[in-house]
Amino acid sequence: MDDFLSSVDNALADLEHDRSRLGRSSTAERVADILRERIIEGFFRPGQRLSEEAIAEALGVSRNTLRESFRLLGHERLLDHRLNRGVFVRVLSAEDVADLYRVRRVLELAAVRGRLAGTALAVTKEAVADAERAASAGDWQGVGTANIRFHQALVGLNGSARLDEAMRQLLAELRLVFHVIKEPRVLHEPFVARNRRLLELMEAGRADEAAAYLAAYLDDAERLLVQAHRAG
Amino acid sequence: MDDFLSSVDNALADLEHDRSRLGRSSTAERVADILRERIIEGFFRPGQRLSEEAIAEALGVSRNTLRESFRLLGHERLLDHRLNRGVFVRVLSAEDVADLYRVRRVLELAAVRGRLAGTALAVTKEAVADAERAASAGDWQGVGTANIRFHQALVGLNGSARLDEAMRQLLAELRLVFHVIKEPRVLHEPFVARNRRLLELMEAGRADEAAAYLAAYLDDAERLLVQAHRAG
DNA sequence: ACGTAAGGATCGTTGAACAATTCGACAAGG
DNA sequence: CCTTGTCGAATTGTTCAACGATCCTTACGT
Repeated sequence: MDDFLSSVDNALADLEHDRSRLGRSSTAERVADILRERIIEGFFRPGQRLSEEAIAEALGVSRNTLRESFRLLGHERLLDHRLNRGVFVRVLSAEDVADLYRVRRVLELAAVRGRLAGTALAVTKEAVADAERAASAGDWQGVGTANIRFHQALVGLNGSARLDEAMRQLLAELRLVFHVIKEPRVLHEPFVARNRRLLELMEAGRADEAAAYLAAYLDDAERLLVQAHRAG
Repeated sequence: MDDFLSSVDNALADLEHDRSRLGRSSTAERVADILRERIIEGFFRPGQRLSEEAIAEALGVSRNTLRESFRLLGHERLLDHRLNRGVFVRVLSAEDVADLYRVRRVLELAAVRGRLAGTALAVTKEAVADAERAASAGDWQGVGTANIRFHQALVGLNGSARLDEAMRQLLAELRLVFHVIKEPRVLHEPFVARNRRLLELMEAGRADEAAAYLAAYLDDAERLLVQAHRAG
């Protein structure tokens, strides 16, 4: 009897994981999802103004609903809301890039330094493999995506939902800069091998070396990005 | 002539600093400010439902504008927006508290470990002094506020605007838990002396010791908070 | 105890309207 | 030619009223 009850309890506990999916989304949220995707895929260019009237009509929603979506994306720093002037796709300054990398250093180094459970690295490992696969196929867009997944997984090692969310937003912001740049290859290729090396250090439990390696990694990435940012 | 022109240029350059102040806030943002204040001061209790109609009328704004404000606060995790049910003041679970402390460990330890410029600790120092003053006056509410300022200043050492903002939000969330608790004294008093000690270690440049000390500090704080959270 | 039906309350979304603000154009003046 | 004042079109900010959709409660019947 107790066995039966506790197995029911376990099943119920499992169900709670799906609870997040249960809360369907409102129209405003769905619109925000669409716009977010368009922005990070580069369809809307940084600096571009998004007309309330035009987009509301194009998506078939009212201006009020669209404005709610704008607020959401504004809070994610993907849109810049200027009073009485409208919303613009965010344009990142060099200072923004520097700040984003300051955050990355804090979040990613903390993850690498933390105690690493054996299986926790699985997602990380997979992302590295994906990047290598895409690189040998010459799919630099795919390499970029895999690299992003790698760093997202890295932060995931901290085990914090809030840090995961913060990293997600941060990477979305960074893509804003990626799209300003012409050559995707120079931006992503050099880091495939370094991701692999970093992973190896972590798997070997050499946390301090991994941290130092990642720090240098991030310094280089920032430098490269700022440089390309100036040029673009 | 050149002198004159360049002095004009300098004056114009100075003006740009004030540009941030120029962007006044919209009604929705001002409403969000009011509600945020009410929430973190405990006027609205965790779990309480905020009626659109009632609040819109009370503040003299339309439901649409109020909804924009709700979206803002929802994104800050102060409000819980449930579809078709309305918005509720966020209720933090034990898991939420644990997650918040995971984030604190990452943000604050990174700050303590970082290279510390001499004058950077000024704000931190002041917050500790304020806490001590409030403590000897028996103003436990004031002690709590000063402690919060201390940790905000700590994260500020990272030099990142985004981390500052994240910490601001995090502390606002934490206040949600504080208000559930009856005894403010037991929550804040034990940490006044520890703040002082931590500050001394940092001033002495003993970064590693400071980090270890802060780690233990945060462990204790989390334990205390979770414990009080269960009781309350 | 359980499923269901009805009703009221509240939210979600729309469409229209008007005020407030911005921006570009263009004329007047030094 | 450059600066300044003014006007008007275009867009945003905000309100309002309305209606359908959804949830919660209550009551009812099996």
